[in-house]
Amino acid sequence: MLIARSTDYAVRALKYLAEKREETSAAELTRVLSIPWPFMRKIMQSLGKKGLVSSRKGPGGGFRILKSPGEIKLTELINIFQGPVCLNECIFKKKVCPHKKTCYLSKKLGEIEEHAYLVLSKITLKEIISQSRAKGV
Amino acid sequence: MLIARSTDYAVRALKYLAEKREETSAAELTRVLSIPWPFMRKIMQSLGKKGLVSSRKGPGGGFRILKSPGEIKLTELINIFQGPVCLNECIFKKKVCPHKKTCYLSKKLGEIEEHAYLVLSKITLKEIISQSRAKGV
DNA sequence: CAATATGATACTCATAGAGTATCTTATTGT
DNA sequence: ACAATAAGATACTCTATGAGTATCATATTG
Repeated sequence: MLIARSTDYAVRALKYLAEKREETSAAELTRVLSIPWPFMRKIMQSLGKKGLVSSRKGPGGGFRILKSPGEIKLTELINIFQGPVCLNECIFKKKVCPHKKTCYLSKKLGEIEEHAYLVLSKITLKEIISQSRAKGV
Repeated sequence: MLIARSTDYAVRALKYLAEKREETSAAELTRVLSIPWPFMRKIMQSLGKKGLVSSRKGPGGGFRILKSPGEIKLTELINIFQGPVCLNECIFKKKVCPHKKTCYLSKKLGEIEEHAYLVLSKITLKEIISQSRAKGV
């Protein structure tokens, strides 16, 4: 799976934060985006740790986006929630195939992975927002 | 994961069968390729059901490849052992996202999937064999 | 100081990939 | 005929991971 649920939820949350531009609680995000509350909290905490959002405790507190949408690449979010984009290396995790370097299949999978990375890294939150506006979603 | 272990094992087994061109038992495949015996058997049975190999019971029996290596696409094997090549649709399996059709992300993931399929479907057992010969693997 | 909101952390639950076990059926050499 | 060999069929276990939950601690504010 290229995009996990957590990454997808993070995108939606950040999109909402970017459009609202006000401090927003996890509770509100949960309500608006129909994402389970404890899961949403977990995701927001991760985004906080990575410096994508600021957070403030207490009544009226919540999260605020820290980077401009154009700076937030999809691959950054994938890295946070899923680790490196990987369609290839994972197969024989610990004990990597000894022929890896010379293997034709591995080379081809590497090509696919590279292409995927290229496409994904060109996608920023900005694109996602403007495209969804254009479609009225 | 683009290529599962079972698919990978199937490739190795078919490669061996294609090069040997004689009836070969699962036991021999297991020995030569260092793949667990019951797992190898399961894989060979699947290949048999799909008509990629013939099988014969009894002493001296075993498997023989039925198609020419050039006819065996990697995507065919992926379909047998993993189902359709899919990097996109699986995310919200049952309850597919209602915006799927118009979603920008989904479109981009579709592009990546298409590219992956294109590359994988161009790879046949023939290529895998000749490339591995060239590298002396 | 009570209510609200996040921080940290540990937990459960479901699924799928990887691999195993076992019984049945067919073939063949002696 | 029959023991040995090899595949067919099928159901099972084991483990890791993604998805989601629960709970306690801590900070803020009216």
